[in-house]
Amino acid sequence: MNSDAIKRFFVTLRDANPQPASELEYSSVFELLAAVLLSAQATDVGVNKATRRLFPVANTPAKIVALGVEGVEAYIRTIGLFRNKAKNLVATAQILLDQHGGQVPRSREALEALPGVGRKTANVVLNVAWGEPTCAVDTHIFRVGNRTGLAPGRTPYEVEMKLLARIPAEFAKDAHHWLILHGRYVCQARKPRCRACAVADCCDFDAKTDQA
DNA sequence: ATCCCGAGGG
DNA sequence: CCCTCTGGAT
Repeated sequence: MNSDAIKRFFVTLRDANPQPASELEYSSVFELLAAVLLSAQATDVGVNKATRRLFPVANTPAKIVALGVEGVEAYIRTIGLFRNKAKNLVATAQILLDQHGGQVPRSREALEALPGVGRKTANVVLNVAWGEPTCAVDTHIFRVGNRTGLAPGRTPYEVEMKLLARIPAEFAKDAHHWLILHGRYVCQARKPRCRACAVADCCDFDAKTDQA
């Protein structure tokens, strides 16, 4: 994809997604961190179901620690990887209390030091909570970056570096959400809906398998 | 490279 | 049945 196509790609995605936002439900930075931690290899719909049960009972580090691993598991059992996630969420909450005054830290280093929080989760918190121009490469963005030719790479980190270099500066804060929504609803993994795609004209993918 | 791991869709 | 879902730790 050349630079003209890249520009057109993002302008079109912007127009198609006037209200870019996460579809995870949260009402505080800690809830955001918890929801993103729970979202690994799980759908937003599934995570929201679990957090609607969990957050009314425990939505602060102190309450999560008090609930304990077994207690948290009881609320999130319907999500994949629930044992690891319950253990990580409780351990993360304990570290917030012990080392960060019960607050969610703002640096990448401190975020990635939390159990269950890697580069992708840290990027989401940095972007959504504090408006930093990060690009969290999840399964959707990895696929869209490669399939379209916008940011091909073997690893999420490679895709992220290319995106940071190619996303026009004025779109840096919102591009992450546009790409997620595009991947979720249009550039789908199994059956990409190329016929309904607004950016098909500047995409490298050969739409032989489109069945939309 | 492998494990974790349930719900939903095709 | 199979694949996919806002990954991270070992």
